[in-house]
Amino acid sequence: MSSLGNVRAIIAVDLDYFYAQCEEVRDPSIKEKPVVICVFSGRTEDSGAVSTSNYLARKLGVRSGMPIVLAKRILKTTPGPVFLPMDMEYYESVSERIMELIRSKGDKFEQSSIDEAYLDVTTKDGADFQIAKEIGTEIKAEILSIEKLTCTVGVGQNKLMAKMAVDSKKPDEFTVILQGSEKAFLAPLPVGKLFRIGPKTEEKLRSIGIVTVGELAVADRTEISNLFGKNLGPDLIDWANGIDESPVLEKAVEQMSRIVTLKNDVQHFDFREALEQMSKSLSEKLRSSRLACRSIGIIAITTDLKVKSRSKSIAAPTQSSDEILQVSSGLFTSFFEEQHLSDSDKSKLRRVGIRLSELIPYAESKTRTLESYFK
DNA sequence: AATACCGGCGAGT
DNA sequence: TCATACTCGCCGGTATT
Repeated sequence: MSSLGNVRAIIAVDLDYFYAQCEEVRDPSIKEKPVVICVFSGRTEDSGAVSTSNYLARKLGVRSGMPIVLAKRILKTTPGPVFLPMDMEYYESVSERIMELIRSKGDKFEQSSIDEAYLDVTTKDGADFQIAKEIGTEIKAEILSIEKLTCTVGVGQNKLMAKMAVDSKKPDEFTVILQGSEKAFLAPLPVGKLFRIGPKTEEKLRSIGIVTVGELAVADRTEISNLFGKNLGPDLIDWANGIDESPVLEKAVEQMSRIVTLKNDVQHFDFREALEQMSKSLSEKLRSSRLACRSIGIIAITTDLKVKSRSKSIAAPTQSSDEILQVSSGLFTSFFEEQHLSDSDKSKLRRVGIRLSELIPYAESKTRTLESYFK
């Protein structure tokens, strides 16, 4: 064991504008045009949101989460914009192959999203960033030659720094943050650029006079803890100092959910068909992942886009679509009763969904009946 | 007093 | 006006033991 046994070399890989780039690979003729990947909600012709877009579209002002209608308005004057519906099955199949490729380059691997992964390439001799660079270069080259996709790679001494390296320069880039240069790299950044600090946290920090990561790094621990809690507070300060001990580790799936936008906002439970669909889909996903759930919940998004949820634990773990449907229907029924009781809460529901949690490995019985097979 | 459960919130892709 | 579909993680309140 090296005396620097706690020093690591971590690689982060981020596939560039992933869904849109997948579409460019499928149809290279769209490469020179703005490409916008859309989630059409089905309410009206173009209702829905932009999932992602290629860099040409971004340069013209298209952003993730933007209403499709707005993206169309922005691109109205530019020639040949391409609006495509999201095709998750296709992106997932591409992602699976690439993740296998990355996984094969090291023994500690963690996929953090459909298009991002970490690799711990620390050896018994310690954290050699030269080796990390070589492995990163190989990964970039192989993804390009095999899948025709570019990616951005970052190297750092922990996951946070590798991720910050990736985020510092995209697309098709390779950034290394050397050991010892973490604080200098982070300090001048606005706090909002630090991974896991979003608009709300940024605003809270600004309210106590903290604007840069460097200021957060030396902030008063007690004051930060009082504001963000005794766990999150210290974490924030650690992150601002480039400290992140979290291991590169494949995590078990903890939850799965389905959600849909309703054709019209509703005040009553009249979307049983949608629930049936989602129950079936979730049941299938449970079975294919050899999991069962011990908690079933509902998600309700109101007209004013507030998220509400209800959930309940069930006696025995289940994979049954019928049981998921029964429980979620029950939760929605009581949810509407609550809403109608609570005097003038006239809020309607815009989107509804089901969430399964407390997932546990579940070996499906081989002696199951023919009937249960189809549930 | 510790742990479990629940609902809200925040962040990210 | 125009606001997707997911996943993960933390927080505080309350119930349970």
